[in-house]
Amino acid sequence: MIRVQQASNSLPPAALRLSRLAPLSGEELMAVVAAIDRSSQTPARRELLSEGRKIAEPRMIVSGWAARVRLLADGRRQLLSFLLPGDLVGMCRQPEPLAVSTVVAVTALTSCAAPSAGKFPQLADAYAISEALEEARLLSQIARLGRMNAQERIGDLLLELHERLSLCGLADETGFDLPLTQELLADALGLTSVHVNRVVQTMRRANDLEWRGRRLHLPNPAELARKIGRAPIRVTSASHA
Amino acid sequence: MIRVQQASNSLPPAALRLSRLAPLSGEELMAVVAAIDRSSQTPARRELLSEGRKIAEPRMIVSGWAARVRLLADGRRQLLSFLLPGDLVGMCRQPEPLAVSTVVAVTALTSCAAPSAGKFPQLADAYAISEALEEARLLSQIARLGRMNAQERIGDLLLELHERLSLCGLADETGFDLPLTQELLADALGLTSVHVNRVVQTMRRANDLEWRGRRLHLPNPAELARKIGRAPIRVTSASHA
DNA sequence: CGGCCATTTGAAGGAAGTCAAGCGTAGTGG
DNA sequence: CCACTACGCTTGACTTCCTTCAAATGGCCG
Repeated sequence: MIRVQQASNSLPPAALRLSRLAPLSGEELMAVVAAIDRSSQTPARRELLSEGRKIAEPRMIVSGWAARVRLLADGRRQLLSFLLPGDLVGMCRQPEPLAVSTVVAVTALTSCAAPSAGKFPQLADAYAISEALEEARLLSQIARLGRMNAQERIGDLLLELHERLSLCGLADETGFDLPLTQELLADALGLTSVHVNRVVQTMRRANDLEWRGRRLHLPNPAELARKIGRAPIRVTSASHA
Repeated sequence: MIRVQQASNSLPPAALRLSRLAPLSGEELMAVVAAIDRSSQTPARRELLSEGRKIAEPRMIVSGWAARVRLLADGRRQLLSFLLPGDLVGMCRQPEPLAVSTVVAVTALTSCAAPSAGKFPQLADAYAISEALEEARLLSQIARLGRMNAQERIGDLLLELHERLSLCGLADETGFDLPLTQELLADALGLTSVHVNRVVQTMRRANDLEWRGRRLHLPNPAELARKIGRAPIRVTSASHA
């Protein structure tokens, strides 16, 4: 047991996340780690996928943040979701798939070809669970934008990011590295950066969060979750997920 | 050619839609029609799926409208998407799947077990394309709620519904049967029914739409789409979709 | 030091929400 | 057949949340 945890802790975040979604065999884990070893780099702001264009190959985020984006005709921008280490980009089952959204690197990014799950049943499960989680997050995003006020939106999204980063070992109990500007956060939450700024300051004064530079500190995530009425996401009844 | 169209026109809407997503073989079409023949009824307002509970079996809407719903802790309600004839409910690939959202019947509903695509490659394609379209619509819904004003939201959603119903033969060039109250529309659009009412009236005065009882009439869908900057959704480069 | 970018602050305006009442219509039951 | 009810639509007055525009501040890096 102890040895397993030590092994887990030495895994790259993306592999750690997959193995937590579905327990991977040694062989599968090796395939994942091998894929990660053949990663490539993408500078910040570069597009990984372009809406309406063909998808070349499914990839996995290894490190850094990306975001799915929609642009309206007049330039308004909406971030649809954030993609974190272990998340998949461009996974589709239909023939000749077109990207349904642009994907851009938010930070400098490392990504790799998503290892094929053809011969790996547990990995296929992990992919399926990962996709179900992504869908659940899109639904949460809809409820967030449709029915929450600015303070709830900000708290809810930060808690979601905290949960997700915890799953790949990139967050501690009370905080994580948040490489976003207030403007990007506003574009994700359907707000203006000016209003995000004001509300964040209110939340700072209420001691709901500290956020200086790239470090976000949540003094009491459970209390914040209670305050804004957030429930975590589940997509399987299996205990490990 | 004429005979094919006649055959298409005699198909039930749900089967027509699937066959338009991917051209089904005669055998596949028969399996779909057979499944539709074993439909069951659900009264309006009844839940088909309950968030967080196990999914029994993937089903397909045969007739009537359903909606995916999220409820916030304090009773606020957000409709996530509408499910129309030919749409799938509870399609998942992971083991022990839990519903990520409640699904309720908006109208009295007919649904059937989704025919297994195991031996039917074209049907599997149709399912894959259907899921990709559903994801694309969720993304559109996010952009709608995040970055559009009330008038754009209403117009955009009505145009989406028009396109979708056209695909299963349930709309004509300039309108369709809209079995929603202004309150339901408001819950889908992140607005209040009072505000939906006011905006619908200004749109009526601008001759953007007529809506009396259950009949929605769009005098000029293309012009409305241009006015609000809407582009239709595509997920394959194949010409038939 | 200077330039750039993100954050912060202020003042004013507008889009949408809230509360409450009135209206129309379809269905129901005496 | 007509009151009675229920539900959805409509309207008005007022409030709130968020945006807009503009300018100032602060940190970081060349």
